Amino acid sequence: MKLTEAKQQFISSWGAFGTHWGINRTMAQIHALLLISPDPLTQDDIMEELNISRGNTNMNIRELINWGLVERVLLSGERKEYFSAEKDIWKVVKQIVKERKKRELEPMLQLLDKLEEVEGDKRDKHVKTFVDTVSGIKKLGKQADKTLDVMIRAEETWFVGNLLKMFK
Amino acid sequence: MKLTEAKQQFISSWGAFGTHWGINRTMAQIHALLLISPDPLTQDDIMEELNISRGNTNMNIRELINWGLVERVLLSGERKEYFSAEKDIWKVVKQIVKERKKRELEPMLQLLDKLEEVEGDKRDKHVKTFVDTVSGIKKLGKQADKTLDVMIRAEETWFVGNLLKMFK
DNA sequence: ATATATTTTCAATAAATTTTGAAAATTCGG
DNA sequence: CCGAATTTTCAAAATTTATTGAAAATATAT
Repeated sequence: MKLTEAKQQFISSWGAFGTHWGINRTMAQIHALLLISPDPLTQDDIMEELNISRGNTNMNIRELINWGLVERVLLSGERKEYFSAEKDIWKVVKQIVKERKKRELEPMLQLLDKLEEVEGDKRDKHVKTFVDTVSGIKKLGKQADKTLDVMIRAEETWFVGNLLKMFK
Repeated sequence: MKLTEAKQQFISSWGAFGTHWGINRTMAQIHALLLISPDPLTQDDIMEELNISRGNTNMNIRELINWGLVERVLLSGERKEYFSAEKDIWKVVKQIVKERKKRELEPMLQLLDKLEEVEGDKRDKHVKTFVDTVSGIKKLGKQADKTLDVMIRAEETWFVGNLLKMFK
């Protein structure tokens, strides 16, 4: 397979992959493009490469910056802004985990804390099932939260080493 | 908080949560409703409770069955079909992980295998960056794949116990 | 300061996804 | 079998989400 074709396949499937994970196609494609670009790119480079409008490009680059996956690079003597993506995949994964934990898991756990304290007699099976379900989710969610905290702080080598030990 | 309100909040936020994970709102809401219902429900119960159409209800129940999260229950003497959700959250999580691994991670890893063998001189920085990126993702993906395999087979107590040990 | 390059915003539009509801198919008791 | 109850399908409509492109804002060189 030629590089051009391989690049296109990578970008397109990374985009499709993203949509399964709550990330929009374009954002994931821009990320993919930057991941495989040896040098930083400008907005115009990205627009041209992916055939998308200026506005769309701009909004999604900003979003990638918010997620901490892309950074602005200023090249001396150049007026335009350049963008590059973090290339260390382990760092990328940790960054995504960190953001999603903050945006999704933590608010969910807060809600579950409130819901667990529902009024009513636990001998009523409706109350009992509700409380049991909420508690069960909360328990696992809290454990996941702790686990992810450690993972976010971990080095890849340390992490993989431990997993191997754990699962041997 | 009263049970009725708590239920509604749970269903609605489970639905919102689902949309961040590539699951449609209604499917997640039906799942939530069944999770907190002590007894199996019929299609009509679900339609009424969530205010959704028959077609929508039917399609999403079927999808939940495909995911292995809900099962048909036949009550003797009853013509209607009843549905109930797996209540053990650890099993639910494992089932979701198993399905998503099969549907998303495995196809991605297969693609990466192909893309890694791109033609071209690795001294060309475009080729090098591409191959390095693909290899990096593949490496981490393979590790995740193995880890998830073990997790899917694991008991909750065993799993949590090991995590605690690992992160102490 | 002015002109020009560049980035950002956002209302309008397009595309994708979800939902509806009525018709068709299926199931099952009598 | 027949007929009523129930489930399934799917084209059309509604809704949600993503994209465009031109105008406004901002930044920078001279």
